[in-house]
Amino acid sequence: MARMTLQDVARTAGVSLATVDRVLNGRPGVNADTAARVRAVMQSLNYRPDRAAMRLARGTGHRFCFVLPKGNNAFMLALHREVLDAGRRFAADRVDVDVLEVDVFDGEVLADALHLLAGRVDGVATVALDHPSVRHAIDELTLSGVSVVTLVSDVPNASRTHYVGIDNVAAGRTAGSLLGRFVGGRKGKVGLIAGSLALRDHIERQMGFEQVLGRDFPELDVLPVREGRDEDEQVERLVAGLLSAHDDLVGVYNAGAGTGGLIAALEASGRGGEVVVIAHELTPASRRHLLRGTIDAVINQNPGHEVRSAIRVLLAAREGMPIITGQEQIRIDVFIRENVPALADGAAQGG
Amino acid sequence: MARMTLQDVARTAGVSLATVDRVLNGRPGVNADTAARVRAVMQSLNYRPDRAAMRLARGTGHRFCFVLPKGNNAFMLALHREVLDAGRRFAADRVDVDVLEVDVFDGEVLADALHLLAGRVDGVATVALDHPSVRHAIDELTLSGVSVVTLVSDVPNASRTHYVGIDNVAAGRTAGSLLGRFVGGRKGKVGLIAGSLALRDHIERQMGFEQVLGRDFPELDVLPVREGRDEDEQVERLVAGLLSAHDDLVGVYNAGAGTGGLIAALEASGRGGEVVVIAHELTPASRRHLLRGTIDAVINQNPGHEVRSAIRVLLAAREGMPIITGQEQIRIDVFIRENVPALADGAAQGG
DNA sequence: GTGAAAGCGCTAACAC
DNA sequence: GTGTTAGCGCTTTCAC
Repeated sequence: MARMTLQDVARTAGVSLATVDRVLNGRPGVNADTAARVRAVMQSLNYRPDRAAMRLARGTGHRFCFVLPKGNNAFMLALHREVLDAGRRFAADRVDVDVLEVDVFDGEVLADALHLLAGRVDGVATVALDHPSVRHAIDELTLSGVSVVTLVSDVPNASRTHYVGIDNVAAGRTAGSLLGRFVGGRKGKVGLIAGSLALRDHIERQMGFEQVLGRDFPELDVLPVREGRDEDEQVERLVAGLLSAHDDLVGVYNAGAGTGGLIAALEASGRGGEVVVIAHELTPASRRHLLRGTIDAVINQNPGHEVRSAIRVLLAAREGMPIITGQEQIRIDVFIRENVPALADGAAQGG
Repeated sequence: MARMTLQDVARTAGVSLATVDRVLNGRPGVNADTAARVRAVMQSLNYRPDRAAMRLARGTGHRFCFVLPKGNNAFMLALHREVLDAGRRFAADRVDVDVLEVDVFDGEVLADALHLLAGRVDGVATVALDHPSVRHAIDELTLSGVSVVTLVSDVPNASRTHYVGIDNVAAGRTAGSLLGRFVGGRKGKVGLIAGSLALRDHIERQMGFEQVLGRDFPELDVLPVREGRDEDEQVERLVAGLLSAHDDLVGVYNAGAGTGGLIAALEASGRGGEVVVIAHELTPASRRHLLRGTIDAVINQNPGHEVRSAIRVLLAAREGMPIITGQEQIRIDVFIRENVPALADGAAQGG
């Protein structure tokens, strides 16, 4: 049983190749009866389109652009690396991938950057601030025919095709539950650090975290959230403050970046052993401290998976193909010392 | 800057298409100097092969076969479903995927099945027993030009192209560490159930588990491993036995399937609240009990990811392409109540 | 409404 | 050693 081609369908349906193609791609200009007949033949011959032939004939490539935050946050750098890497791989499939670095914390700047992309690319993946101008820019991009996906942090009311990232409320809840259980029944205070309360992701993590601690661990007292601005120095200062103000501090959850500062403050205080630490994102630093025992658990989202997923989703949108829901669902990874993945040998890490 | 084609390379190098093709694919019959010149031109023109054109011209499809265990183990059924689903998707890329169900616990039967596949398919992915006949069958398949990957459970000394699955020792260690921490300092006995000690995966999990408990949780006593044969009834009987023999049972780790039986025994005893339960694989049943609190954590490997990874690895082997190491690394998922993924709407789940 | 025909970028015979 | 050429299965003008 060889593969059926459009030729086979055309021949058995008694029409020309062009007609079958029109039917296949839902283009107008075909008599309803003819179309029905052709469809029937496709069914009975079990015809499956050949993607390689389709791409070759269409000849059209895709230009995608990733809009990422400027700065040297380890996770964002990893995302950037993954984009470059994925770009290299997808080149063989005629997709060109670019990166644009902007200050995503400034809604107007981000919105301007997005506007500029209209007409220059076919798809955009952006780590976006949930801000009126940004929402508007996304809607306009979509209207102008560009496919848009949000990455890592969502903009729920914008007309994006898809959100590629984890459920951050659930991530916060996961952190809360692990912290509560790891504290092991002791009573005391728990510190909560976010990067910035401008991006949705950190707010959502905070919500989830407080929700679980309030519900399941009444013996723990969550201190008011502090903004660490994703910077080591700032986080270090905050944690040092918490440690000196509360000698019953039994846990700290860093919902943002800057975990290096958290560790530094803890080590300086000599109280590392008694404080349970939950952080986000597997970076060289967090990995090291996880193995060493300074960090108890890392909640992670896989940057490689996110980038490839964004590209696949954009491609599917462009080629009118369905996506594999399961494959595009980004999981909330929980890493403890025992299951940290081995360092991948190249730049790429994750699945 | 438009895409460069082989034509462009040929023209600027002053040779014919065929010569450039020979260089590109490392085929013999080209003067070393000519080859060098062609390669230089490719570089300078930044030539990137077009995969669609290549596939179309080669015209050759791929036939892959998944050899899976017979039976109604929920995880294996999920794997099976994922293979069918992936087969549907990959059809557009000219790959045909079949499933062969055999009794993998019988080395001779499995070896015979593998032998039969020689010449009939281009690639095989198998959940394999580590047994001399199986090892030999894999080696022969490889010699006959079939690409082979092991799936879920490895056969380390066979000439397989790749192992697609998790590090089971690490999975066992992860289970041990979580169980130990969740028990929260109480003293007592811990039950350990494996499915069968014939497949490597369960033995490896046992090793990892015992290693961590022995090292990090000396207050816990691991009882001798029992074989639950991956069946609910058998596991239920074993756990009921453990419960009645040890009233200081504080935890149970089921390294195999049959978790339904574990739960049943626990519920019948009325001691569910005091026993920490760690199980493997996210199934409808384990998911339900995780949410309900009967199971404390599930260690999971993503069947959808494993199947797609196996196909990608086999495809890469056939087409002489490199694989993305990070993407093909199967992670050890840790799921607690707070981060269980939402049920995917189709058959497919996982990324 | 429908069909004929010229490619898309590469591969593989076969000829020189 | 190297070049010519006829496709692979589809899309897309353009003609009828």
